[in-house]
Amino acid sequence: MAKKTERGAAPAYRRRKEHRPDEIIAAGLEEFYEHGFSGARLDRIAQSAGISRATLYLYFENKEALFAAVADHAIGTFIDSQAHELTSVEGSTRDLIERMVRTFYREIVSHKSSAILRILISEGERYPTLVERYHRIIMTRGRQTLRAILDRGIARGEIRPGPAAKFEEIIPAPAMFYLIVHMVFGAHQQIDADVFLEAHLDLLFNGLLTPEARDTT
Amino acid sequence: MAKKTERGAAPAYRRRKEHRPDEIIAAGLEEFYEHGFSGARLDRIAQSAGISRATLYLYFENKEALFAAVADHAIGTFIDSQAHELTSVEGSTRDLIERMVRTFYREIVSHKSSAILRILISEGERYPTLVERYHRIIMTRGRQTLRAILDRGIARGEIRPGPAAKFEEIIPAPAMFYLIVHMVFGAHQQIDADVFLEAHLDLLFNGLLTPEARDTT
Amino acid sequence: MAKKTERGAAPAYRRRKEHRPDEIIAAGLEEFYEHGFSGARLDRIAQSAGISRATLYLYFENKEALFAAVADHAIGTFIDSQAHELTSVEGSTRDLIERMVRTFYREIVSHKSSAILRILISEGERYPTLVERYHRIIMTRGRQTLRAILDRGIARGEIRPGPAAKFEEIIPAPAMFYLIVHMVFGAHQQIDADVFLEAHLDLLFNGLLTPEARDTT
Amino acid sequence: MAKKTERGAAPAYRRRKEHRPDEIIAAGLEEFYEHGFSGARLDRIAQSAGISRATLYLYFENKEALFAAVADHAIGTFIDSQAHELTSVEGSTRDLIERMVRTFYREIVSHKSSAILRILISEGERYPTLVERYHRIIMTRGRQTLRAILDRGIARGEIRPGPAAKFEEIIPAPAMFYLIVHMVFGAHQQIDADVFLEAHLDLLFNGLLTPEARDTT
DNA sequence: CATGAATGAGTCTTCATTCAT
DNA sequence: GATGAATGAAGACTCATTCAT
Repeated sequence: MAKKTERGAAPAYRRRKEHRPDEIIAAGLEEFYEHGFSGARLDRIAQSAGISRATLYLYFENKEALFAAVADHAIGTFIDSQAHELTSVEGSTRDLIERMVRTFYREIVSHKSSAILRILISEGERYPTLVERYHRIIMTRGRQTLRAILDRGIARGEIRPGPAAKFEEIIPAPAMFYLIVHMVFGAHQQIDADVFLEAHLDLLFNGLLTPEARDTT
Repeated sequence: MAKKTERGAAPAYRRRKEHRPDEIIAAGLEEFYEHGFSGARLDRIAQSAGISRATLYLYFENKEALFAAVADHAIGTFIDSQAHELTSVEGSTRDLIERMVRTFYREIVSHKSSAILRILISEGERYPTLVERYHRIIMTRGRQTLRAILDRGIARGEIRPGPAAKFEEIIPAPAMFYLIVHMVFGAHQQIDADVFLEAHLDLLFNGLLTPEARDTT
Repeated sequence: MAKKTERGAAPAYRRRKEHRPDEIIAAGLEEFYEHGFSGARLDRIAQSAGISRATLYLYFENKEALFAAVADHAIGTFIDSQAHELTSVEGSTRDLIERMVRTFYREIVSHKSSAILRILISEGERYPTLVERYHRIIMTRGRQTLRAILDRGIARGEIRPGPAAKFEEIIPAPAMFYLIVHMVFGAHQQIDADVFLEAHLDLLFNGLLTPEARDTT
Repeated sequence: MAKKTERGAAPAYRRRKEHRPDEIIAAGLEEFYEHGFSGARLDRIAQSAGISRATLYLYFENKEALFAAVADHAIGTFIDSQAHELTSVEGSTRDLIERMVRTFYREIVSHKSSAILRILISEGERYPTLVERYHRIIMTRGRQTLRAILDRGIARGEIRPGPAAKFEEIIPAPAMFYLIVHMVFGAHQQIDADVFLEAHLDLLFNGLLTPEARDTT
């Protein structure tokens, strides 16, 4: 509740056009994340950023522009963080998948991506542009890498062709559950990230059923 | 002047009075779903329900009370729809799992559960009570059934013990991906529900890797 | 300064959708007249009209719409007040001119037309639509009557053809001086309306009429 | 720290400093003319003058002071431009009148005097001082000259005594019509200045002068 | 001298909520 | 019961004005 940055007797008159936008965006992310677009108060954002309400308007044209900047920044951060993981598709398929999934969880746990997701879920309907950009950038790019891994795995005989392998998103899919539960019920139920991750990998690698049980129709 | 009620005459056309709250709640669900709490306009809800704004206050104390009623109703509906699926734990484990998962998708595709989820995600932070109730009722109950199925499967030798089987939520987890993508990117990317469901089941039943590939570390 | 209508312990809750708009428009005319568009405060208008600021929005979409309504009303009033003067073009030219000019002064002295004029002068540049409507309605209509009188006068030998008679607006033109001086310097220099009117008529009679027509009372 | 003034060094490129106020005033006249006092933006004025908003405050204490300066300047300019026309009252009355009226139109057409007038009309109520000064300076001075011409004309038998000759302002009065119409409806109705001027003179000559005086060119 | 940066004091506008009928 | 009318409270946004450099 008292999240106001509290810089402790701030030196009244700071001038630093350089860092302001970042500070505002950080404060904005927090606020939009917690209250959604309509619920967000420029008042609080300004206060968190340690500036006056009017000063916001020196950096962003209006609430919507600020929101767009926040969303952009969050997405950008996400992309950057993923970028260097996707470089080489080498080694065993098992390793590749494991590395990707682990990266995923590392990102998910970070505040940022939950924030993006929550914002997209809450305000998406109102900001088709935002949704579209996010979709184009994230979804498409991630999928291509996954597809490549799967195809290569099938070609190398490491992956069993079948319905699952047709859907590249199936690889990260279970993680979404963790993300949502963490986001919504975080206060009530702490899912152990490591345990969940192991379960996820185990599912991916081995499947659930024993060979015998599979054929028991 | 104020004799409009016509209490002595023929009441004939009075018949929807008891249904009013339902209509309001339905309209409210739609509105809260689309705009979140702060973004929702009592105006629009009233209009959708075919009544005047002031009339809302005859049924609900204020916006928050209406929201609570909407959320309650949605959760209640969800619970009811699941209740009769969980009765008997009989037959092969494979069948049990398949039935549960299919039920899940059927529910997910229905508007209602997306609505709850979106509301929980958007407004959860502000309504801990809501979150807590939902968590207690849904999560807990659902998990117990899943756990039972898994334990029974392991006992019957149909399920391979391991990290995945330790986490009962792993069963429905991938569906969350579908739900979120559908909700957020529905307009931009139509995931084929059937294909995704097959992939989900395939993953659960067989796993991704071939036996040979699994051991190739 | 304390022009607030002061209705003396108003009966708090009056409901009368009928008269409200008129009261608001009256208050608006006063306010826009005195302060121009940007200078006008909805606050004051509401107070003058004896309602709350929010209530304004029940009747007018926004400040601009209110302004448009005020302007429309003022113009409408002006038109109506002139309409019944222009009916018959009969009698001696001298009489016709005298009647028109006297009507003019009567109108000019009324608050309304100064108000329109001031608003047009102050805000015209910003509201081309308003200017255009006013121009089309007022200027055009008045001119036609004047032209008719002059043409008829020339045909009847009562008006000396010449540069002056070619410009119908020359008839009311001097009155504009009175209007402006009255409006701007009213507080410092009280022009005697009657004396000015006599001078105006004297100038017109001698300047326009033929010697014979002058004495035809 | 505050030694920037560099009083000893080479001032070389300092040369417009004294002109700054003039540029600001010019920009201000334009802005106040177009938008009125409340509508005027210091922002735009500064930009027009090619300086920063803060710099305005080096020359003028605040918006009102700037406005006063603008008004003063405009009035001053007007006075100067008239001054040298009023020197000698010699020649035929007809000539005198014609010269005065022509001067009037020449001034009127110039942007400046419209500007003053618009400002007086729009903001006069709020700046009684301004109005008073303008009134004292302009109205009074102009009237004296006109009075002198009329009295001399009557004495010389060139002007017909009568109601019109009692009111010296009747001479320039019609021009006010032109000015206002030009200012307000300029975009919609182009009054031909020359034609209007001829009509004005024709009316004055025939309305004021005795038959004999009329033809004395 | 000049100005970029910052802000307090408004101003319009919206909206949940309350009454009188 | 139902509602048209009204409004207080609050929020986004603007702008004249002030500093520190």
